[in-house]
Amino acid sequence: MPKKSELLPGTLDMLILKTLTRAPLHGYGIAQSIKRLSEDVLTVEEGSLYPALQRLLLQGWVKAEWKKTETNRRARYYTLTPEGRKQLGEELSQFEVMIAAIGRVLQDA
Amino acid sequence: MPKKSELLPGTLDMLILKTLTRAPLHGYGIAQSIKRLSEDVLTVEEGSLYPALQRLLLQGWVKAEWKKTETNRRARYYTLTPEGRKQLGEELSQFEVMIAAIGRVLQDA
DNA sequence: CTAAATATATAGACTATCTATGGATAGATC
DNA sequence: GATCTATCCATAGATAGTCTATATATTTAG
Repeated sequence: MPKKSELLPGTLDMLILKTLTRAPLHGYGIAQSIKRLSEDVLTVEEGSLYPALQRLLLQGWVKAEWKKTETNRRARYYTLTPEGRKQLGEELSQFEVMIAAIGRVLQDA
Repeated sequence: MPKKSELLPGTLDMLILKTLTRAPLHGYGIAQSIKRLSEDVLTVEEGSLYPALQRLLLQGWVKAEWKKTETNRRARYYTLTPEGRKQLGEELSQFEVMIAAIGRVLQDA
């Protein structure tokens, strides 16, 4: 049985941005948070996570700064920018529209 | 403003298989059906549709035969196989699990 | 006669995911 | 002191699934 993707493609940026509305967080913590909240259904692989964070940085939707974690480790903390918050809003509403549309196609009647 | 995808990536096969549970249909008709049922939200481009149908054929989830349409045009009609029906069931439940998981991450609380 | 709609298909670009790899440090255990 | 596990970052390369663009052909409408 071929292993399917751990994510629904196209939703990762939205999930990351949403996670950062709660508090600034480092990459590893973002991945953990998504995994935990999704009850282990969504797993963000490192090879997806870090490129995604680079994309978000490049587009100005998040900013980053190096800090120490509570456990005294160096980590790069990401913060949502106002543009990122706006982008999140658009992605959320677009996502809802899509899901509703898919729902209509999947209905039996 | 960069144009977003007309589909939620990863859902096309499921949408096609679902469409074929209603009746055998040709490619063009499948695309039309998805567009209509989704109320114009989901648009299946030709460059996505035909490769997808090739994939489904290759995996034995659909079979195809050339026929005439009602309007006397040649078209390739696709029919869902038993394996395709099974596959659809798996994709549907997997999709629901994913959507529920995303919903949990997107919740505010 | 021409344009739009119906119908199939491929090539090539692009994007986002994955696997695999590499590195580094902290804390716990042996 | 060694080693293991968890924490943390990041990139390269493979793969997959979209998209745009193109090609072909027929039917219907204006």
